Formats: sequence, C-alpha cells, structure tokens
Amino acid sequence: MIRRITLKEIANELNVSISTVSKSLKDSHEIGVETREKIKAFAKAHNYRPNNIALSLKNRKTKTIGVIIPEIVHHFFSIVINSIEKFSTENGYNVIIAVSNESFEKEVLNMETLANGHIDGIIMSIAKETLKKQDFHHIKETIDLGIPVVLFDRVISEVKCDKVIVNDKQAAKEATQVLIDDKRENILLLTSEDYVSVGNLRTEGYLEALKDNDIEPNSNLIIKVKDKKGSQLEMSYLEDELEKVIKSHKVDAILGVNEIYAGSALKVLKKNNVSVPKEISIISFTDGVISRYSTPSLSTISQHGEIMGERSAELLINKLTGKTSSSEFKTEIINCSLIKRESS
Amino acid sequence: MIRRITLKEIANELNVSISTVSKSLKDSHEIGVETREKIKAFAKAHNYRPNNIALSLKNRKTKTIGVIIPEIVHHFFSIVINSIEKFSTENGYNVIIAVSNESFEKEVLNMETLANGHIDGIIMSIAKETLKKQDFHHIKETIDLGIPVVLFDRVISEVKCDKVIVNDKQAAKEATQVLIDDKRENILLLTSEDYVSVGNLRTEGYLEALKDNDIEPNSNLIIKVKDKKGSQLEMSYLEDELEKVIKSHKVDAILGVNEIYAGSALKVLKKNNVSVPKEISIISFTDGVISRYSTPSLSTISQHGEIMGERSAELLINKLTGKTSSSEFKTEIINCSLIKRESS
DNA sequence: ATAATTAACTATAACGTTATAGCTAACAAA
DNA sequence: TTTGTTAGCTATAACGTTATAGTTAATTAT
Repeated sequence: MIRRITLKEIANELNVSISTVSKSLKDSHEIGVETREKIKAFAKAHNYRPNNIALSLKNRKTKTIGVIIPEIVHHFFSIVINSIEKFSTENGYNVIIAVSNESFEKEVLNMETLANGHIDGIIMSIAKETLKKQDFHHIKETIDLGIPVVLFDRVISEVKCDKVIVNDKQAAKEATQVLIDDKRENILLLTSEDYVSVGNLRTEGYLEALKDNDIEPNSNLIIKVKDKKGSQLEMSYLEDELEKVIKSHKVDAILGVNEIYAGSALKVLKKNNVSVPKEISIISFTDGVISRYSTPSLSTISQHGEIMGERSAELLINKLTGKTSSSEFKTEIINCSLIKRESS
Repeated sequence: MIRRITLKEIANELNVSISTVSKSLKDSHEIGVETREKIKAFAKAHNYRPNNIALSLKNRKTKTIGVIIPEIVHHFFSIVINSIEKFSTENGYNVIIAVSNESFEKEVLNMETLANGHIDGIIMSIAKETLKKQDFHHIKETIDLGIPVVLFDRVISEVKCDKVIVNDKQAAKEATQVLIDDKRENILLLTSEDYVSVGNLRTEGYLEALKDNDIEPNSNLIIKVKDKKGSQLEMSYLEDELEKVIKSHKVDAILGVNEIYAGSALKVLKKNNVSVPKEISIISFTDGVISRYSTPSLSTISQHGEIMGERSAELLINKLTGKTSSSEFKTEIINCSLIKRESS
C-alpha cells in the first residue's frame, strides 16, 4: 500500500517549506525557476495529488452535486440522472445519488444528510408522499442554508428556486387532440392520484382538449390509479378497473400518463382480445423501453429526460459558479414531443 | 440565508473554549453538567450540525462509497445501484455514482477522480472496452492506495479484491437444458462478443448443455452481436443477422444473454410471423421490464440485482469498518433463477 | 500544614491545503 | 552611504473538528 504523498512530506524531503511546495505546484513566480522545477519533478515522480477533502474544507466547495429522486429503477429518472451525471462530470462536478423511494421521511433524511455533507447544491424531483403531505420545510431550510436547489419534473410553486418542467398540460392536450382527429371520441384517461402535480396537469390538458372539441368528459372514463406500496398491487388495481370499464363502456382510445400504465393497459386489452390500435388506440407519456418493445409498440410523449437532466445541472452549476444571481430564479419548460408508433 | 454555526462560534458566544464545546456535545464527563447542558441547549437551539468535511479530513474517512457502472439507463445496473444505495444509506454511507459508458478512458478518469476524492471505497462493474483492452492498471493502483474495491457482475481474475458474481455458466446450462427437455434441439444463441466475461460464460454453459445431450453445436446458430456506439446500430445488426438465420436454418428456440437481445429477437420473429413459443421458444438473461411487458412475456433468468448490490455493498462496508481483513478476499456467487413466463 | 488528588476546564497540534504577510539577502538608485 | 526595491523564500492563520496534554483551583488525604 502506497499512501498518497502530501505537501508536507514533499517539503520535508526537499528541505523547503510547505508554502514553497504549494506555490511551486501552482507555478507561482514567487518561487525561483530551479526550485520550482525540482519540486514539480519530485511531485510528479511521487504521483502527488492534492487532497480534495482538505481543499473542500478550505474553499468551502466540494464540487459535488446531490441528486434526490423518487426512484432509480425507472426509465425517465435513470435517463435524467444519466444526463445530470454526464453534464456534471464534464463540468468538474461529482454526483451523489439519494433515493427517496417516494417516501416523505426518507426524502427529508436524504436532504439533511446531503445538506450537512459533501455537496454544493441539490437537484431533486419530489416524492409523491411529500406532494401529498404538502410539507416542504426541508427544501426551504436547505435553500435558507445557502444551498442552491433545482427542482425538476415534479415541482411546486411554494418554493422559490430554479425549476425544470415539461409542458405537461399542453402535451396531454395535443395528444388528446391527435386521438380526436383520428375520430376517437371515447378516450379513457389512465392517470395518477390528484396530488401528483404532473398527473394533474396531464389530466387538465386532456379535459381541455375534450372541451375544445365539445366532447362531454365522462368521469367513468377517468381511472385514477391508487398508489400502493409495491407496484404489484398498483398494477392489479389498474388492470381490474380497466377491465371493468372496457366491458361496460365504449372506449376507443386510451391516454396514459406513463408507460407502465399504458403497458399494463395493453396487456388487459390483449387479454380481452381488443385489437390495438384498430378498436382502441393508445398514446402514453414516458418514452421508455416498454413502449419500444411491446407489440404493438406504443406511441409515446417523450419528456426528453436528457434535456431535463442537462438543463437542471446547468442551472445548478450556473448558480454554484456564480454565473447567475443567487436570488433570481428561472423555470425552464421543455417541450414534449409525440413519438408515433404502432398503437395509434 | 442562515450560515451553519460552528463550534468556534458557539464557544465565543458562551465564553468557553472550543474544546469545551466539542466535549460537551459529545457528553464528555470532563465537562461539568451545568456547562454541558447549557452548551447542548445552545447548540440545539442554533441547529448545530458538525461539518462533515472537517470530520472527513480529521478522520480520513468520508463515509461515502463510489460506484462506477457502465450504464445507468439499464435495468440490471439500475437495480444494483438502487440496492447499493439502500444498503449503504442504512449503514451510514453515501453513494457517488460515476458512469463509464462502456469506455475505458472514462472508466480510468472516473476511477482517478473518485480515488482522489471524497470516497472510502469503490464498487464497480467493468466497462466492455476495458475488458477488451485487458488493461486494469487503474483498478490495481486504486487498490494499492489502500482504497478497497469490490467488483460485481463483470469481474476479472487479474485483480485481487472482493467480487460478487452470478453463476452465469450454470444458469445458461440449466436454461438450455430446459429448452432441450422441451424437445428443442436447434437452439440459437444470441450472445455478445467474446471479451465480455459474462457473455462468454453464458456461451460456455450453452455449449456444455448441448454437449451433455449429444447435440452437435452449430456455429451458424451462434450470433455474436457486435457492439456499436449507439445501440440503434447494434440492434439492427442483431435483427438482420437473426432474420438471415431463421430463414436459412431450422431454429426452434433462442437463448439470449440479455433482455434487449431477446426483445429484439421477439420483434423479428413476429415480423416474420413465427409464433412464440410454439415454433420458437425464448429464454433470456436479465429479468427486466421488457420481459414482463412484451407479448408473449419472456421467460427470463434473473440475476438478482438486488442481492448483488446488497452483497457488494456489504463486502465493501465490512472492509471499510475493519470487520474483515484488508488482505483476504472473497468471491460471492449469487444463484440465478429461471422465471418461467409465456415465451417458453 | 503540606502534598496529593480531582473536577472542570483550556491550549495545542493535527488532518492537508492556500492566501497573506513577513523575512532576508542582494542589488539598484539617490 | 543610505535607502529602496526586488527576488526568493518562510511563517502563520484559517477552514472545522477532535484527541492529547496541559492548567487551574478546590478538595481530600496525611
């Protein structure tokens, strides 16, 4: 085992002061060329690397970004993280990941750990339970400590910070319009419970499109999938409900607020020998792997997770490097795009 | 903005020494009860939190684990990360993520950054390019610096450290046997290029099963999918090759070394009106989301990513806390299990 | 009465850096 | 000659913490 050499050790070896070593390695002109070169050579030979923790303490900067997400085994979130990691690394920042698992308590804990620790700023998407509780004290406190926060996707208006969102409402409206233009008038909406901001916005867009086309919304055609601990239960709820509805009502299209809902719906339809897209066409949010590999492949609304991740990281790093004022906040809106595949 | 209060500030406010404050907060009996309580109350009122960076510097421990993986938008790896994060958090460790993107250069860079920085140990799965190059100097150097490393899934024998792997060969053999027992004798293997250790082991298992059943292996029935930058190309290569083979050879089963290969194969078969599993049955490694949502759903071999992640984190943390000797290394083998679904 | 013990606290060094100010010797300017 | 300047280096403090080794003053033992 070879311990990393320190400035002090180099100084002792070469009989100079620590300052001289430090300055030499920074190529300071305060130090004579000869000494400087000798020290640089010695440092190189011994593979000197500055101790980043000492630097962090001194500079009060860790060059690390904390990311708190509800789930990691999730196509959209993993894309966002990937993109955050990419942009951050390119700009000299590391990324610490924390997972809230949709739990308020865990989110608060994560936030505290991060805020006390080795990070300069936080990028997060809020847990469902937190949205339900409407308790955002942890986020506010972190911001009060001078730690910049960027919220993405699931955001709230209660907190003043940078945000990156998707034009959910508009995208849902447009997708609904596409279905209507295809002469589908009995569009079933598979959405989440009300407190999930994005689900809500998507529902609004759906309703608005119906209204614009003078179609009376039918509450029987709106299934709000109940969260359950363990997605197994959640899915069987969806499947049961959906089966009931398609048997009792005329349905000629489905709009899903995410890929899992749509994928499950597709399974139900197949089981009931409903042909897709002939009898029922499907469009879904989240352009993930399910959509591409199902048969028929699903038409989706891509939320461009890569762009969201990159923008979030950029907004945060701009704050951290002082490029943007610490008191002015931006909300960036990413435009979704509809990716047409076989299901519509 | 409320800056975090420090021991020094508390000491000044209460006219005691920094030592007294530090000791009081640790409830040391060296300090009188009255002073101690006063200081504790004051610290609590001002929401004192120790500066973890200062602690890291002092203790030479960061309580952070670095994870280097080839990809993050990947079912298996995201499950492993999730599980590492879970176990680590429960044991008081944070997790820094770095993505190599299957690139040697990026992996080396990641390793150096982590090794210089805020981590106590590293968990990693080796990039394909690194496996191809057979250059593991970065891993060895990190270990030489006294930073424990745990390798998972894609491991190598050249490096002495803890490892967590799956019984790839055995699992492939068993899956092949299942197909043979089902009277399938013309089993096509969809595998990766030779340098990917797991692909190789799975191929070996496949061949061994054939041998055990006196079936002559047919090299035309082994498709080694070429890596391409950008999986789009990779998949179209697979699709073209597979289409050629099923048109020119009798094939009654497919064994895929991962879910994406199997999912793509399924698409090809459907396009060619081959019924699954009647004419061709499929078993695939990676029990991910594609397998569950495709039609027919795919029988898979689960590598139990949660267990791999947990074991890796446990091995590492045991090293970090000195529970296990720093010079003895273990290789844990996780048993895969076959999950039967509709495709076989 | 004096030494020994103890309670209650403080000072210092150290973890590894860097920025600031300070020092010394050599040389130039007046 | 005396002062000023500069080159080239060193000492110190600071970032926030803790462990170790002091330092008092009061109490107890002899």
